[in-house]
Order: sequence, then structure tokens, then C-alpha cells
Amino acid sequence: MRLLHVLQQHEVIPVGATEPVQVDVRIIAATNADLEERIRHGAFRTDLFYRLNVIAIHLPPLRERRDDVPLLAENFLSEFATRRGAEPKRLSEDALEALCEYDWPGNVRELENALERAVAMSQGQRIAADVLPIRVTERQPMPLVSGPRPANPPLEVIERAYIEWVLRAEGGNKTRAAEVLGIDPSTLYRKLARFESEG
Amino acid sequence: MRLLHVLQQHEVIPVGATEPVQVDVRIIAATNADLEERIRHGAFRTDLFYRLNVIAIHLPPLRERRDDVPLLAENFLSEFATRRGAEPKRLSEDALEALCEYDWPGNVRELENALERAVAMSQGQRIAADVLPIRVTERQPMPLVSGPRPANPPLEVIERAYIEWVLRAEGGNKTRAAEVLGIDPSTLYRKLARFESEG
DNA sequence: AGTTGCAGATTTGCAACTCACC
DNA sequence: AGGTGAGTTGCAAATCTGCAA
Repeated sequence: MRLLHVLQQHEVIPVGATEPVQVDVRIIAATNADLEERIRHGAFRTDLFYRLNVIAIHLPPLRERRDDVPLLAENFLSEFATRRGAEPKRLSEDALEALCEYDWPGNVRELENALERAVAMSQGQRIAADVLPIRVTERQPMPLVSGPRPANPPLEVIERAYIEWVLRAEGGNKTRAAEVLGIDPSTLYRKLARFESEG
Repeated sequence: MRLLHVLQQHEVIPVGATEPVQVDVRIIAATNADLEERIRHGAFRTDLFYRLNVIAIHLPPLRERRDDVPLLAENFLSEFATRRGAEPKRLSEDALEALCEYDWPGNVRELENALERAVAMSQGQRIAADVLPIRVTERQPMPLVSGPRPANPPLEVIERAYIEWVLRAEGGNKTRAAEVLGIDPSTLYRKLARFESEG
């Protein structure tokens, strides 16, 4: 862990720090779609500035997790059903296949919307492919502009971030923080010392 | 870390798992207010079900972080200013003091709303205390029903969660995951083996 | 790419000690 | 002086790691 350490420094994304002294950390996991939407709503900036440091944890786009589509779809359908107080509608074979083939540039959010619409448009209990948005069924070779994905931070960074997070949550009390973290106070103490010396 | 291990198992909060085989994890940091609001909007359920397991990381309520209030307020004010394309308004001494004294049961979200309203109501560049919501300036002894706070998960749990997260993000490729994590593949391999044996 | 042996480096929990404060 | 709680350090044992196969 020491060896590779140098490579890892760039992974943290500090944002607009105003005071360099105390640093706090949030760990946020979100799909790209989540992020975009939250930024649009202004909520994300708020989160970001909660205390000035952020570590972003990357979630691959839905198109790279095709296996998840059926499960996600099922979850959404039963969620919608619960909301309406009815039985979940089921996807036809064709519809499911189309969902799996599509590239979902809008990720999970887009899938959710498509299904919601489909549920509303379909008459019976079965969702046919033709109530899905055209772009989904159209089956075009998508633009496929997959830029370089953001990398996830190294383990060491996450560990540090979380430790600092908890320490702050406990008001700086190292003993209590150690208890929460499930480690000996001395261990925490030494980890912190190491953080200091490593910047 | 081995010794305390038994105590730590209860910290994970798995939610509505449907398939016990593969587990994925999201790490979410949010204020209580965030959570509440997202649940109301249905977004959180969606997040939750992304892949069926969640580890909640606790952020202490704003009332326990009074020091943060001025900084937060400042951030909000300049955010609002940017949105309007104007200079940020400034808080009067009294107003700031009132903000610091208040208990903020709605946490950061409530603070944001209060400030937004205050900015809209104030005439000049200076925000006086009397444009703040009455409950804020009223300075009552708040109910103070601080139940037991949810504990943050132990370090070990976070480490595991993150490793599994990255592994999945890399499509199960251990070598690649190890690279991202900044550890030797063999190390990752052994960590995973341990996870298996420990459930 | 996944897995294991190995020797050496590292880390850990424990316990003991200090310090501050009541 | 006594007691409690936090922070800190020595130490030996246990563990973990990177390398190489």
C-alpha cells in the first residue's frame, strides 16, 4: 500500500475549499443521471459545499451493466404498482429484450421514466414493446461516445475519508471515533499521525 | 480488529434484498433532511433499490455543528447571488447570531430555505434578523428530543462495501479492481476470501 | 486472469503512562 | 488526594503485503 501511494494522490477532488485548516469529507455514490439531475436542482452544489471536500465514487453507466436491467425494471414495476395499490404489470418478452438492448444514455432515471410512461399507456396487465418510447425500440446503433470513465478512488483514500468523517461526526473525540470505527484508539491515533505526515 | 469484529456485524443495514447471491453496495452520505426529502420524492427508494444494499453514513444534525452555520450560510448566499447574477447579500450581526442559536430541526435544508426566503424579503444588501422566519428568531427552548443517533458503520464494513463496489464497477475483474483500489491483486484476492468466510 | 508460498514489513491490540479536569 | 476520561507510546504477537511463481 505504501508502494503505490504516490499514484493515488490525484484521486481526491477537493472543491472550492475556503479554509484549509480543517477538512471534512463526504462520500457520495451516484449515477451520472443522479448527479446531473441534482445539479440541475441545485441540491448537489449544496451537498458539495456542505463542508468542502468530496470524494466521488463512480457508478458505471447502465449500458455497461445490461444484466441489471431486468432486475431494475422489475423493481420499478412493483414500486409503481405499490403506489397505485395494484398488481405489478409484467413486461412482454419483446419489451424486456428492447430494454436490454437499448443504451440508456440517461441511465437508471431514463429507464424509470420509460417504464412509468409504459405502465400508464398499456391497457392490460402486460406491457408490450410498442408502448415503450420509440428511441428504445428503434434499435439504432447509438452514438457511443464513451469518454474515459472517471476512476474510483483507491482504497486508502476511502479509508482516510471515512475516518475523518467519523472523527468529525464524533466532535473530534478520538476515543469515541475509534469505538465507532471498531478499532483501538491507539490504532486510530497512529492512522491520523500517518495522514498528517503524508499530507 | 479481529477482537471487536463480533460487535460490528449489526451495523450494516441491508434493505429488501431479493437475491442473496450477489450483493452490491452504495455509500450514501446525507443529512436527515436530505433523506426525508428524497424519500418523499420517491428518489430515495429508487436509489435504494439500485442494487439492494445500502450502508447509511450518518451526518450529525446541524444543531450539533453550530460552527458550520456561518460557513453554510455564506455558501448559500453566494449561491443564491450567482443564480440571480447579483452580489451576495450579507447577514446582519443579529441575523447571524439568531441562525447560530436556532436548533434547525430540518437541518441544512431548513437553513437553505430560510435564507432563500430572507434574501427575497430583504430590501437592501443587508439581511436583518426580522426577515428570518419567526421560529428562528423566537429563541425558544426547543423540545430537544434527541433520540439515540444512528451509529456510523465500522471501518471494516466500509472497506468491504467499497471493495465490493469497485469490483462490481470493474465487471468482476479482480485484477482491474485491484489496480483501481491501489492494492496488489493477491491482496484483493485474499480480502475477498476473507469476506466469504466471514459472511 | 486467478491463485498460492513465502519472507519481510507493517499493523494491531493491549496495557501502561501522562495529562487535564473535576 | 482520588477519580474519570482522553491522548499517547512501547512492545510482542498477529497480520498483511508485494513479489514472484
